[in-house]
Amino acid sequence: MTITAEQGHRGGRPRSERADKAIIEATLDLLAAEGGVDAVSIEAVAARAGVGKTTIYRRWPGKESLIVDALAAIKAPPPEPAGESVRDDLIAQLDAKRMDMADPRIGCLFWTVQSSAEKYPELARQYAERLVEPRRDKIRQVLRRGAESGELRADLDVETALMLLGGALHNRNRAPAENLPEDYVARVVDMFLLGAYVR
Amino acid sequence: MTITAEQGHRGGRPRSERADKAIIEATLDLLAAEGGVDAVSIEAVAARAGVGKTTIYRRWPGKESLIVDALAAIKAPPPEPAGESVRDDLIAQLDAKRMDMADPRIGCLFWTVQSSAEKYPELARQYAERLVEPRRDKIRQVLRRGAESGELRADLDVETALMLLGGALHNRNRAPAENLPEDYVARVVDMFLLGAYVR
Amino acid sequence: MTITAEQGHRGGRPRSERADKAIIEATLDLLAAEGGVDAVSIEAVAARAGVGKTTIYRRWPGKESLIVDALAAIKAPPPEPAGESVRDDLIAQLDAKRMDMADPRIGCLFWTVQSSAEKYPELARQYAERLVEPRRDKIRQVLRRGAESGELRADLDVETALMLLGGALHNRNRAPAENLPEDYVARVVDMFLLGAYVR
Amino acid sequence: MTITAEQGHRGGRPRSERADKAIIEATLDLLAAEGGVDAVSIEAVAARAGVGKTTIYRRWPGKESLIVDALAAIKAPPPEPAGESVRDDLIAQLDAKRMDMADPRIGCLFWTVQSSAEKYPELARQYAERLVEPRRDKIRQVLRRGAESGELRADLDVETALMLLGGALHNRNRAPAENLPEDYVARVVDMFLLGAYVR
DNA sequence: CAATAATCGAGACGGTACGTCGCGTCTTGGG
DNA sequence: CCCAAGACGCGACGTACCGTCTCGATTATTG
Repeated sequence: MTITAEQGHRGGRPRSERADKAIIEATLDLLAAEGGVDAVSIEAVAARAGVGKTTIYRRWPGKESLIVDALAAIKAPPPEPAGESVRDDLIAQLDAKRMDMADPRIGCLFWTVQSSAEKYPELARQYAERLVEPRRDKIRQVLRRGAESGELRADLDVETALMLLGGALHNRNRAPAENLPEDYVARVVDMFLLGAYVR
Repeated sequence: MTITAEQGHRGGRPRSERADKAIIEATLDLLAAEGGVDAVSIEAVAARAGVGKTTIYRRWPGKESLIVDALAAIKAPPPEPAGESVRDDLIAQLDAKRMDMADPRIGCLFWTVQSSAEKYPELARQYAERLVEPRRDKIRQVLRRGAESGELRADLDVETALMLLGGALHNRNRAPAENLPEDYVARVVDMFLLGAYVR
Repeated sequence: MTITAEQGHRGGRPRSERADKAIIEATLDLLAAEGGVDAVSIEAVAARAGVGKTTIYRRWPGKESLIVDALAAIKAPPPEPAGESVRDDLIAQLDAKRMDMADPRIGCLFWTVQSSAEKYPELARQYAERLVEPRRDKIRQVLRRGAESGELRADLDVETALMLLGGALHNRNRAPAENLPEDYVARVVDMFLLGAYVR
Repeated sequence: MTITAEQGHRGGRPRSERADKAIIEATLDLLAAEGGVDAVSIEAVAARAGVGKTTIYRRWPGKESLIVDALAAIKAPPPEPAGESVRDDLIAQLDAKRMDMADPRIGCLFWTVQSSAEKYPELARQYAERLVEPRRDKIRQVLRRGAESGELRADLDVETALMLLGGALHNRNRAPAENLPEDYVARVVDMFLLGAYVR
């Protein structure tokens, strides 16, 4: 996402870590403040971080990738599955996701990234790789373990299951502020496990 | 979304239909062209439509609502459910949606609207109400009919089912260009119907 | 020099005279203030005039031409030759020039324009045409009248004479602040009239 | 103008002569290339010379003095007066100057220096002292010898004469590219020698 | 011969100003 | 009352250089 050179530099003054941190900090501050993503302008970030605009552009190609990096810096790691019950583990994973999406600083980011995917495919790719996929992997783990232990059907199509479960949290049809009820995740997981057909 | 007065006007020159059409046309052209949503600026639309900016602002409050109206003008209406098999009807509905999402002019719009929902909640509301909800209603119909006819369990939670089914098409984790396979919808519907637990 | 359209405008809002004046005023203020030509940045002018940068760029292509226009607005018109004595008239004309060159707001302009002539030839042309040539014309008048009246030699090469007289005031070899003595102009004119050869 | 230490250094690595030359070369190249004085930025010089910016700033305080030094490196020394005829000697001296002014690399420099005199008085002083005054001294020599030999009037005001003669070559009123005709210098000298009054 | 000390190239730093774009509003003359 | 044209103040964009400041790597001269 970032352009920051991580290979050892050959010559010249090395990049300032202080600047790195100040920029990320300033970005998060602006993101949190009234105004949201729109309040994050490179000029504002530079001013608040006490940094030249150049210093930002040297590291990131634009505000989108800057924001994603800033988010990556604060997003909590996904919970570790306990491994006792597939149902409990799925609920735990999805609930963590539900809470992320409810945080205006984090939730809105997902949509932003998706909407600009056409313009900045690399950004979307990095976002998926660094923030989305690790969480999806946890769910894959749970599903595979369930299929192996006999709790779930053995021929379960894990990827399709992932789409059903994950999508249920994206499928907004109201303003983001309208949060999902607490028992929503449990209902989703149960319907997924039992199916719609009569048994 | 549009502000267009539909009540009979009392005095003065009536609004030009030519302008109306030219503006929508220009918007769709820009939307289709390389650059996507970002290429749609009011100035560009006005120039391409051969219209004053005022003429646009007289009808729409900003570019977001203009875009939504433009989309509404081309999005095909959802198919009518045949009513024979729940499975077939669901597949038909979801496939229509899958094809919409694959159209770059339409698919990207969904993400754009969501991402700007924080800034323009009214836009997101209108988008949901005019474009999303009618399609969701068709699926609700199918599910209710299934529950009544005994094909689905009688106590089916329709809204939760809607989230599972609809979300599976939003749950992108790659670039939008990467289209979903043709049998994807069928697999989703089957998993939804049968559930993950062993039967 | 300016780009201001002076032909009747066909459509659209006409250019604001208030803005015109405010911009010129601000330019002159900055020019007069500590810092001189260097303190005149488009941004500073816009800020002080309470005007958008765009409004300036709509009228002038850059700061050089803006400055020249500002100067033209304050430079006093050259004195009218009395017509009694060639010597007196020449002294009057050159003294006006000497006093212009001594004014830091005006004098430095001449050098600025010349130095940027390579980059902005049109600017230099306009400066010469609008500010320099009218004053040179007055001197031409005096010289021609002198040649006709028999006070000067009949075959006088007016253009060469102009170069000798005018140049004597440009031929700086110290800082501009070091002003020329009051009787300098008289000495120049006398040497020009009498020549260097023994008579 | 340069800051180059010429006293024997006590310790440490000596300054690289290669760098010295490369910098001057690069400066002249940029000066000669399309764009003129404006194209000479320290960054561009450093890049073209394959040198760090520090290496330039260690030797010169800014781009103005660098340019003057670069010019000094190529400006031909003034011709030695033959001493036979005042008229011929003056023509020789002024013609050398005329040819200098016609060279775009050298001529434009004069104007640049004058125009930035307000901001960098030291630059103007050095330019005058090192490049202008030696040439003016040659003309002083010629004039004094003429006054002593009786060819010119004994009470000739040498400094005023210098202004008349020298200024005639500066008194541009068109673009610098418009060169002066070849016989121009002769006409100036003759008018200076004979005067404008009828004899 | 090692220590010292100044220089080298490279390039990042905080800044200022640039000239452009698009926003949403305002203001013309003319249907 | 609408239309097109286009100017208005504004805010952000991304770029170019400024002059300063580190870096690690070379050189010469000195103790």
